[in-house]
Amino acid sequence: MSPRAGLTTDAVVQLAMAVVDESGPGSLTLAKIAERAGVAAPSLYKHVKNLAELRQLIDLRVVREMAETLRAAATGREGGDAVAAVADAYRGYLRRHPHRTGALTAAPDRGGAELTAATHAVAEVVFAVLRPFGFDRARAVHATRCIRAAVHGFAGLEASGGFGLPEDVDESFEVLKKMLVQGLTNYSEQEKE
Amino acid sequence: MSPRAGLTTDAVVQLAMAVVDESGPGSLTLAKIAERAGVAAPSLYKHVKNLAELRQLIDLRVVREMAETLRAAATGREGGDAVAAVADAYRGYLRRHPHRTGALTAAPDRGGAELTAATHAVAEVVFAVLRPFGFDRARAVHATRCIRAAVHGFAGLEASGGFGLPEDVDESFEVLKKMLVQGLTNYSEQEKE
DNA sequence: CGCCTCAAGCTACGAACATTAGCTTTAAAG
DNA sequence: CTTTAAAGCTAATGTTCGTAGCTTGAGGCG
Repeated sequence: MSPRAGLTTDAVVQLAMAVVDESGPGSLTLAKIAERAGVAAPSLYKHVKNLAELRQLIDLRVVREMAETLRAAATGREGGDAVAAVADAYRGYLRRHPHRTGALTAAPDRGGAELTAATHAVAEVVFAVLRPFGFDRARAVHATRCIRAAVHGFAGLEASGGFGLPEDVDESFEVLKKMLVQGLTNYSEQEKE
Repeated sequence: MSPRAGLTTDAVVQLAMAVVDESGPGSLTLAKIAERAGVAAPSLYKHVKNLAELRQLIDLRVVREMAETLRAAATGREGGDAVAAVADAYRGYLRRHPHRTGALTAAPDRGGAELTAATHAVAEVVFAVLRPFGFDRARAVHATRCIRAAVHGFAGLEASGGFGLPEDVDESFEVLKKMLVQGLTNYSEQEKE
């Protein structure tokens, strides 16, 4: 099926993600990937258009993985419980892969329809989790944005070492989750007015 | 005082920030700065140790500016009002300078004592704003983290074009602020238990 | 007024990287 | 066994960071 080393686009992306995980997206270089793949640098262009596209492929993969992770965390739970579980899953993913934070803020429009779809899939999970709260569409959108902002913000700051003080970060996150759940409950009660 | 063109470290940083603001931190290049300064690229090394240091100087400046912005927004307000004003100021700054988001997640330890101090100054503002809530130290830290996470997360996602749907982003932010203020109030009431 | 010093700037150079062009090989299809 | 297209290679170009060492001009001092 393929001559010689049997490299594929997927394999290249996988190697690239390993590099990112080890030393950050700024250190991603085709030369490094080529070395790991046991191949000369220009050969990579047979599997990837250029470095920019490779970055997009990484972003896509990360967003997809995140959607799957969140979906798994949400299934079988409802309401505040589900919100907390999704929040924990989001933070957990970024704790396991701190250097992937940037991939999750990739503009959904740039990066092709697939990235848009994957981003949508993430939002879908949150939307579904929010159903028991009974929001109308507009409110569901606002609520989703708040959840995403708070959780992504927290996980991102944690991932980049932004929390310098010695106080327990887990507890901070517990506080955040409680605020969120309570805020959502409250927001859903205002709905009827 | 100085021969020829009279470049200074400050001027270099200023030019660099203009480049970042125009086309993002990824496109920052010493060559581009040199061109704007009307100088050959190597000359920049007389004012800046290297590109990495220049990036740190940019980060430092951004964090300092943010601290000042927040301080200005907070003065003369108290409680929930002050929290909302600080949140608006934070978001406003990042709306005016979308490409500076990354500078605000710079790890406070890397980047020297000055960055640490500047980061501290930002936290100080939030701390001060939180005083009327009457938190003990640990709770104040947790609350500060929550505010920062939520507001920074929201502003960062907005800056990177992360909110695709057509619903009004301003209204989403209003919701977030309300959740935050209410959550803080609630958190301060739990204090006595 | 003329000279000295030194920091600001310059040219030349080397290393790392992205990317293109064009050749070679090998695995699979017939 | 032959063909063929994809996978890989070498060579080469352009960009950029960074270093080394030279040149010059502005301000201080005799």
